[in-house]
Amino acid sequence: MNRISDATITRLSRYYRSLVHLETQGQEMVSSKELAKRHKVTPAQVRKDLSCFGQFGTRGLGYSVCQLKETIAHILGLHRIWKVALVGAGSLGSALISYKEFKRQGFHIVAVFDNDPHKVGKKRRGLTISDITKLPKIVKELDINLAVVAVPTTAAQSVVDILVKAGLKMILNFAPETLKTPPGVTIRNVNMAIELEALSYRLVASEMSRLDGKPKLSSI
Amino acid sequence: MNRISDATITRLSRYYRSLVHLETQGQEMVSSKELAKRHKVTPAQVRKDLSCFGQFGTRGLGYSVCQLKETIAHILGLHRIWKVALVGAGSLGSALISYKEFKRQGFHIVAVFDNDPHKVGKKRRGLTISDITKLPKIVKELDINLAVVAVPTTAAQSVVDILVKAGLKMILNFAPETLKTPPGVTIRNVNMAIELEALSYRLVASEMSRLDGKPKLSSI
DNA sequence: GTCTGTGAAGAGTTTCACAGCT
DNA sequence: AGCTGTGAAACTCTTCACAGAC
Repeated sequence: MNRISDATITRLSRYYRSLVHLETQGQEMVSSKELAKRHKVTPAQVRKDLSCFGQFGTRGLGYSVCQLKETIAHILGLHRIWKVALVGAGSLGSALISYKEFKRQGFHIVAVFDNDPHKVGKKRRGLTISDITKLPKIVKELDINLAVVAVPTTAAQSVVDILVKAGLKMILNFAPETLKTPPGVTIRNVNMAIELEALSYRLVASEMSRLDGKPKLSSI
Repeated sequence: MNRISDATITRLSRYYRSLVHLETQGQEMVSSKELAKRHKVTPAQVRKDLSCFGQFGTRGLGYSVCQLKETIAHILGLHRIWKVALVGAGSLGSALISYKEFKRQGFHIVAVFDNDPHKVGKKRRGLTISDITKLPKIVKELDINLAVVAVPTTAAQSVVDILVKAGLKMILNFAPETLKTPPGVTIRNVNMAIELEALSYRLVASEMSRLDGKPKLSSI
């Protein structure tokens, strides 16, 4: 088995959402063509993605919506409950606690940390905010699997160091910074500012090409 | 000029942050090697990324921190003020309003929309929430450049349709769904649930390989 | 010696195209 | 006929390696 690419995993997550939707619509079979259309990819891409994990379809008919949904859920570990530690109880952190999609997919925030003495001890949606120094102990006690970092950029690296020391291997980072992690620790970044900057670049590029046929290098 | 890849643009955003940091540290020159190390890429990658836009370095010396920072800001359109419409005044939307990184990079949220009559008319950080039906008018009046969609999945497609009709060409979507847009409209997705699912997959995979040397296909 | 800029090679990902099953 | 599964081809992105500048 080759290593599966991140792109494939991301697409599986997306297919999964379509399958859930199709199942509620009562549709029993779905073709790679139909799934592809919903996700702006080619039918061959859908089939390749799935073929990384086995053969789930029936030639001439397509895939069983229900079976494929369950299979993907299994692959992605969505049947399991993952315990999540949230670090940072600011406005973003608080929003994440209320984000229902997390719980729906089996990601349960079971502990919240901050280093602000004004916040420690307060509650957010039934969870008491703990001091960040208590993190290693609580991670062990509650058997936490992954961490979400929602702190200001300046604090992000030191938080990640604490998480790594506490033995966590999977981190979702919301700070717009590339963070250092030792091998064996996987970090994924959600980066709102960087996404906006990509849009900004396209806006500038589209304005330039509107102004004068060819984009001008010299004008940069 | 070839089309620049999204990956390159994303890395430029990251380099930019490092350059800002280095400038505050008083560092005058930086090599591709040093930038690369900070971002877990190869020095060749850094040089290739920059060479898409011109020649900014000095052989033997590296790049001027200040100049390169300004150049990237220019490429990404960060010198400009972009006017942003936010749709969805729930907990995520409210968090985005307070997210300082946006404003720092020149993305100013100038209007907030929702369809909930309980929210319309209320204020969030000095901005009055408008009814979504007023969006086309306000987008014209304020000359808004891009939109951020922070509404529940079920509402996302209809919101995007409204935005497209109002003439917006650039959309940042937080709903975990692939949305349909006509050609000429660029949509980027920030997808927290999907990122967590990628981590979940790696967790499952790492557990499996720990249990029994080779990953077993049949166990899926 | 140090470091950039870049063509060429290499690696990885996507698409094509068709055999094979229903 | 319709659709999957997959090797091969095409394409894209990354790394190598070295000429050329300081």
